[in-house]
Amino acid sequence: MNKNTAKVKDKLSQEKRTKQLKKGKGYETRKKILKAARKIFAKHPYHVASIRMVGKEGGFDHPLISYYFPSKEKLFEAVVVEMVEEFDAFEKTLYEGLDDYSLKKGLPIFINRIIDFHYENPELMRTVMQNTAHVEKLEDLPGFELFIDFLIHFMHTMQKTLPIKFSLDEVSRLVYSFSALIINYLGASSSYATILRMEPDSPEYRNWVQETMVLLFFPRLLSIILPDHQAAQQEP
Amino acid sequence: MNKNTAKVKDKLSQEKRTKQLKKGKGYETRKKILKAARKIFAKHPYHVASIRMVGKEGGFDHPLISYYFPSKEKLFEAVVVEMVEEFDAFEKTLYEGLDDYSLKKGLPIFINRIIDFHYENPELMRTVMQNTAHVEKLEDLPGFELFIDFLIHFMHTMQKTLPIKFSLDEVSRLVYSFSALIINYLGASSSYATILRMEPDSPEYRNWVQETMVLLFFPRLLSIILPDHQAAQQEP
DNA sequence: CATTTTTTTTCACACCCGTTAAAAAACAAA
DNA sequence: TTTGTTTTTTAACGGGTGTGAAAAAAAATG
Repeated sequence: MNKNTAKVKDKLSQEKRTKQLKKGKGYETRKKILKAARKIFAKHPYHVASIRMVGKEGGFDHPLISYYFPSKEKLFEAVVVEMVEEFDAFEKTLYEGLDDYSLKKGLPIFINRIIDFHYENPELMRTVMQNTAHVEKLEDLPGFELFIDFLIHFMHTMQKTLPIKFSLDEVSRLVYSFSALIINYLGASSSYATILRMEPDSPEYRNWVQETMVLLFFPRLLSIILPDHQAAQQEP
Repeated sequence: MNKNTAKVKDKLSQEKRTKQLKKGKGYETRKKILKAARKIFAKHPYHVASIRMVGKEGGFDHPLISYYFPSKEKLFEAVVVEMVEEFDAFEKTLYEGLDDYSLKKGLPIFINRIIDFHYENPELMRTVMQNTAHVEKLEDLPGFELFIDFLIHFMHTMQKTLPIKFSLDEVSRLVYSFSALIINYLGASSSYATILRMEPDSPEYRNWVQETMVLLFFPRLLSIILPDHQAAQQEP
């Protein structure tokens, strides 16, 4: 009975620790844990990443995590939520001023903004890539719906913002493939760059990604935005 | 001394077991192990897949694996080698008769052959996708060079076979992106199909992949194969 | 300063991992 | 059938996993 009440009290205070932010020291170490966790989850698939790795990465003992997060699952979800929120903030500036440019000039700028974001916040796309290959039992990856929501939101915004005239079906295919490809090239850069014999963080590889995305998507976007056969000659 | 000789003798006979095929019963169970292992490695990243899972999948006790494969690492490599060999065999028929078609007709056929192969042998691309997100320490994934070799070989053959007139740099970017995208759509179909609200194995999704790949790569390939601005009007 | 509360560490638990050795079973040869 | 060999199972090892309880340390409150 006594123990039971204590447990309930503990759970409540942990919930407060999780949600009621900025409460002196506890808030700081919560941030510290999240910082270490996001590095680990970006480097390993969910079931490979471990609580102990996170502790080692952040320089604290691993049971400390239990004091702030009730489970590995909840920690992962908190990390993903944080990363997606950062992306959402970035997304508000992603399309700024693009209307002033032609597609030929605007598309490279658009792509470069995404690349820049990634190299400042590499963990989101890496974590997505670490966990995109699940077969059967999708539910056994804790934050999976969060990833799905992120991707759907990203693609939907892109689709909405493109100055499309018609043919909605083609647009969704393009947006979908655009998203998939750039998340691959950025989030799994170490694999893709290896094949190209480049360094994943080199300007050379960044440039390769940018030019390749433009090469691939420019003509199709053009043909969708502009009516029919004018496509080839337009947009100086 | 006695023990030592026995050990050496054992190692030798295991090597024979591994290489000298078709020796009655042993050969059959080796196949049985590989069959179970490829299912497991297609479903989980290397460090999540376990020897015990393989045993459970195949209906035998897990130490039996040690009798045929000296380590998890070697088992994985054997699985990958087997899968790549199957693909190489398929690749010999992949380009057959494509010369007779225009790009507009040939490209969909080409893509469909790859899709058909995947749904008959789903493990290769799934296993690739399970392990493409490594950050740092690429060497800690046992068969990584095998994957790289597979991809380089696949892309190189494609590039060699395309009737390209000029602009080699653009071709390599296209081939590279083509490979990356189709391996993603097929090897991680459960994730991608989920976003599209389709079933990964449905004809609907297969069709979506085929049409999307054509939509994306047809115009660019056309503009590369044919000189310049004729592209838009050509190929009836 | 003394006491209480919050935060962190130490310890322990039950479970899964890859691998090895020994026992058991299945099979082959005599 | 008895012997010898190959194949499979059982048992055990050292180590890693997430999580919970208890002990210790640090901070806050009186």
